[in-house]
Amino acid sequence: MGNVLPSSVPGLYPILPQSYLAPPSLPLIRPTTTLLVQPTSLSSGYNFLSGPCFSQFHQTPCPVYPDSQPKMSPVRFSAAYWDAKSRKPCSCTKSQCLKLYCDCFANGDVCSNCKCINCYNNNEHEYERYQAIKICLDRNPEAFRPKIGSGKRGEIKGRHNKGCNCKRSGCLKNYCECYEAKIMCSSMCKCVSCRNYDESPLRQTVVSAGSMDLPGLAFYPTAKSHDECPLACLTLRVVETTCVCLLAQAEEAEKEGYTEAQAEKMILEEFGQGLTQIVQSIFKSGSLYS
DNA sequence: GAGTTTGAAACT
DNA sequence: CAGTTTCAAACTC
Repeated sequence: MGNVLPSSVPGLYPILPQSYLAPPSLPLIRPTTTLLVQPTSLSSGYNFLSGPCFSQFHQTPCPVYPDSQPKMSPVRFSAAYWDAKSRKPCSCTKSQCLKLYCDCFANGDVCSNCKCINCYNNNEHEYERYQAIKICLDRNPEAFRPKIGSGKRGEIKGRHNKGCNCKRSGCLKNYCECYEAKIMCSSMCKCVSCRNYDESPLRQTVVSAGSMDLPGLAFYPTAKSHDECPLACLTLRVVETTCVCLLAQAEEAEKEGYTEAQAEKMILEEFGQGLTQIVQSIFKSGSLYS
């Protein structure tokens, strides 16, 4: 039998949701680790919202990636983001790198080549590290999951799963986890004076200045890049992604046990929202009547 | 590089 | 669960 996570209850071992087996959130799993695995429960945050629930005005319900955008998917983007993060050396001094303040620990990595002081996040302090991991998981079972949705069940691709709480940065500095991940704030966020949304003039300035490159930014397309024909933005990719959103609504309706009529309503509302976004982008581009 | 600001995490 | 404190990263000078 391999390593088993420590438990405060004799004879019982911590059970991790299946999602912990998926990278990059691998704080615990070693090649010889034995785990009791339970299926991820539906209640653990299946957060596709129905159309009307997207209350924040700057929220666009589902990302659509026009063909002119970089091909990097939100999934790949998310992974790249966390990979990059995990490679960054930490500088912790007080946390022993055993709290989520430490990026290495939070990413499930042991520290290496870091500038930290009194570090316990290494193989020499395996027991302390396991204890710390257990404490974190007791407090929040999702603590080691990626913060940016990878599109797995319960997550929306390219969206911060918890949302940010920024108050002073306008969500346009790297203090903001959404901005740092190069995604827009969403209805999950509780930020104040947010400017990290699609139509924010300030954000567009920041983006065009090149201080924020693109991967996660592509939401519903602006037709400016398709001047020849206003409907040219209805690419296969746009259609496909819209279908994914509609399917998500159907799934949500099924999960909630809604009637067929209610499900139809949800799907139609979602479709209406998507259509509105597309039409708005065409009108905003001015290409329809110019 | 020191000091300040910021917001997430931890604590009460 | 809200308010406060701690912490480390981002930022400014």
